[in-house]
Amino acid sequence: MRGGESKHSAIMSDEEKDGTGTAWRSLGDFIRSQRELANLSMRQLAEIAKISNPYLSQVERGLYKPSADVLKNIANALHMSAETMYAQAGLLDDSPDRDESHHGVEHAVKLDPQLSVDQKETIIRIYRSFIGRE
Amino acid sequence: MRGGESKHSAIMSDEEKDGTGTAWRSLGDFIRSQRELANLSMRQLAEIAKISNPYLSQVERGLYKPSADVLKNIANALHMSAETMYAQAGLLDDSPDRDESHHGVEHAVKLDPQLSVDQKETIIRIYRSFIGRE
DNA sequence: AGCATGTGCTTGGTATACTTAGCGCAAGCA
DNA sequence: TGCTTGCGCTAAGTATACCAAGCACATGCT
Repeated sequence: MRGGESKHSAIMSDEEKDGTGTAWRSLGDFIRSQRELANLSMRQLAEIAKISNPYLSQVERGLYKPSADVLKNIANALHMSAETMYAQAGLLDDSPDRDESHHGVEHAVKLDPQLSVDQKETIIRIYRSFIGRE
Repeated sequence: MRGGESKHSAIMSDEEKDGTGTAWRSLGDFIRSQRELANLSMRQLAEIAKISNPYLSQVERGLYKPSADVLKNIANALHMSAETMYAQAGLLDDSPDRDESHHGVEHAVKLDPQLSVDQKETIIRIYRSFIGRE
């Protein structure tokens, strides 16, 4: 890990460029955060996902909406299920009986056997502060 | 229902044209069968799925591999879940990594629409530090 | 200083997803 | 016998997903 972020390069005229749509931007952010969480550089992830690094750059910045199999490859490279990816891309929630979209973070936390009670409370407290429901 | 199939038009040089790949052909067949099962003409389905009828034609014949949201729209129009569609397209079955812990808290956090990306990152980081996995 | 390597990003091109117009045929009605 | 309507498909164009080359900066080594 030598190089850095430089300076976001060029003009920061993004912000609300919209480009192709709105939901795709958040997908890009999601991918980027997951990539950084996994300590991968763009080129590394791009290589694993079998796409070019410039393209990954554009995707993360929300300029393009990747096709399904690219999405699948990225999801794979990040060790997550393709479904999670599609869900984030807003590609899954639809008309059919898709009721249980609300697993809920709190519920999942409470059920996790790896967490102590105190840890659960901590996480839930942070979670609530984030979503404003204090 | 007035018109018919005519004569498959032109030359029947298809069979194994391959075009864009092999798995996509079966997807096309699948869509066509479902469409006929629902007694819909191409134009009808195309209208509902918000795509053009010639394009639907190409897709059913396996000439093109439709993008994810087109797939979603078609699935919708045929009253089936998008997942079923993706599965048929071979877009779902890859390596779910079989890591049980992903289905719990992290999964729920990732899917929560009320959280910003940074917030998700924060929570997941805390979560991981709690359970000792990196 | 100067080179080597690593970072994210821009530029310009190619491939392919997707659309608007239009063809040839089959069935129903005058 | 035409004319109309609906069918699937072809042909030609536009939009966009995607790639190969390369830039500007940053770090580390000598």
